[in-house]
Amino acid sequence: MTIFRAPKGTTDVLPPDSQRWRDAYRIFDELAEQFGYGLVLTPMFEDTEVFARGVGGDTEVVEKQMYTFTDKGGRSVTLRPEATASVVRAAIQAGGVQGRLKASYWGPMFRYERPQKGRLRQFYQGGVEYLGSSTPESDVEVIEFGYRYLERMNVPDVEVRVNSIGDPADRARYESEIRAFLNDRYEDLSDDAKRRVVSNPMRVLDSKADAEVVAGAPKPDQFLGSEASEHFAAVREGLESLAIPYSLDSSLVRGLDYYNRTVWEYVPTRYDAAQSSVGGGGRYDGLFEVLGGKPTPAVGLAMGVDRILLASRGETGEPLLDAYVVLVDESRRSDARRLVSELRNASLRVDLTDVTRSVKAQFKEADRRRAAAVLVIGDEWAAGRVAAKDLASGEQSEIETKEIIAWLQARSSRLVRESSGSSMPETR
RNA sequence: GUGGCCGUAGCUCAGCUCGGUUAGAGCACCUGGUUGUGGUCCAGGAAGUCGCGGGUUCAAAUCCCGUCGGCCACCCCA
Repeated sequence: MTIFRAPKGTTDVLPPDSQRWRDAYRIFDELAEQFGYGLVLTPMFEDTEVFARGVGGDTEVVEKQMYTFTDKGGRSVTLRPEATASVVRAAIQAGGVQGRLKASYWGPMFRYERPQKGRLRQFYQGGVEYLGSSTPESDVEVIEFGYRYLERMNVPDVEVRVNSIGDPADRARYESEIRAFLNDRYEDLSDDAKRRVVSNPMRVLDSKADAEVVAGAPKPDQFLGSEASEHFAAVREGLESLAIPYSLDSSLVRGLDYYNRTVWEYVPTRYDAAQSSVGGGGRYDGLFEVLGGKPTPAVGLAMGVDRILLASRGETGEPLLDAYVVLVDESRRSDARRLVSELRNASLRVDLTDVTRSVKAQFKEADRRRAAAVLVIGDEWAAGRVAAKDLASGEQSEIETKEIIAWLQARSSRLVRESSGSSMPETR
């Protein structure tokens, strides 16, 4: 009997590793609420056209990375390679955006690629979309969101790279310039780049294979119209006022066709994988129309959870249980069971063994499960007491059963969560 | 789609070059080291179709061919 494996490019996450994923989601969700983003749920697959049109026909993603298949009704559907197109489709379906809609999402995305470090066929993104706003203020907020998330996720030395690729008219002027530039050096270009000279010349900028040729090429930020230019200046000013460090990267264009004006990426400089970007975003004022909606300005980002976890400092070693209950004598099992039930109902994380084991083995288990404390149910139970031991300090005392909850709460790391990274900028 | 490296216990790997007695180690796991106490230490134990298929040979984890899988890089992106 052969053992089944997770499909190529997918991976299982099991305890205790999965604890980091739980934390990653909790922190993301909490931050989204703090920033005022509501949750949006969309299908994990869509009509293929949603992505073909939404993401852009000449992108790598659409050309060869889509998980597309025909369902039993003969429809062509595609597992989502990213979520922005879905969120916009959903907003249009719901009647369009009145005023503002701030949405956040979290979940698996799918791209058919050769897997490597930080690149899987099923990977996870958490993202936010600020729909209905054209202000630089909204760009700044979304950029800040990603930056704060990485801070809270303990990803060290993050560089925020920003650029502006202008509005469609700016881009048209720019494209004719760079097309001419590339045509002059046509023979030096890679095959991919040659093809893009016609279809999407700006994308040649982020081709590593053509880096040398491209180094001297004109850059999109030299062609910004006055509106895009002012917008970009305001975005940069906003980042500075929030003390968010960033660098200008004039060859940053990003691989999805729907972007205009501001684009950015988060790159941890001490991360040792080829797939260096852990998140990115941009403004996409034209996307609603492409998908058949009313013109609606918007800006959003996506954070790559898998890569953030690779880049973040590992385990904190925090307790995973508030208490482990040790049962000295099987005869008191039903008492132990009731105690555990009561503690769990008080929102404490508590567990105990389901089989008869030595006290020593149970203590070992408590340690392995990273319990903060052990409660021993033995002879003292008859007198209404338990032995309570703090596993970190090794201190042990007998306490009254009615004091247990208060005793544990005083030690719970979870209930007293410290507010991380209070880097309030100076007020002027 | 292209290239490189690697598949031996649950995990990380040694052994393979110069084929030869019961295939090893560390970690993890289980049980003990007397009375109800972990994280350290000591002793013992359980655990492997040597990825799979074929070939060469008296004999293959070891040599040859094929195949499947994994990892990393290119490409691209989260």
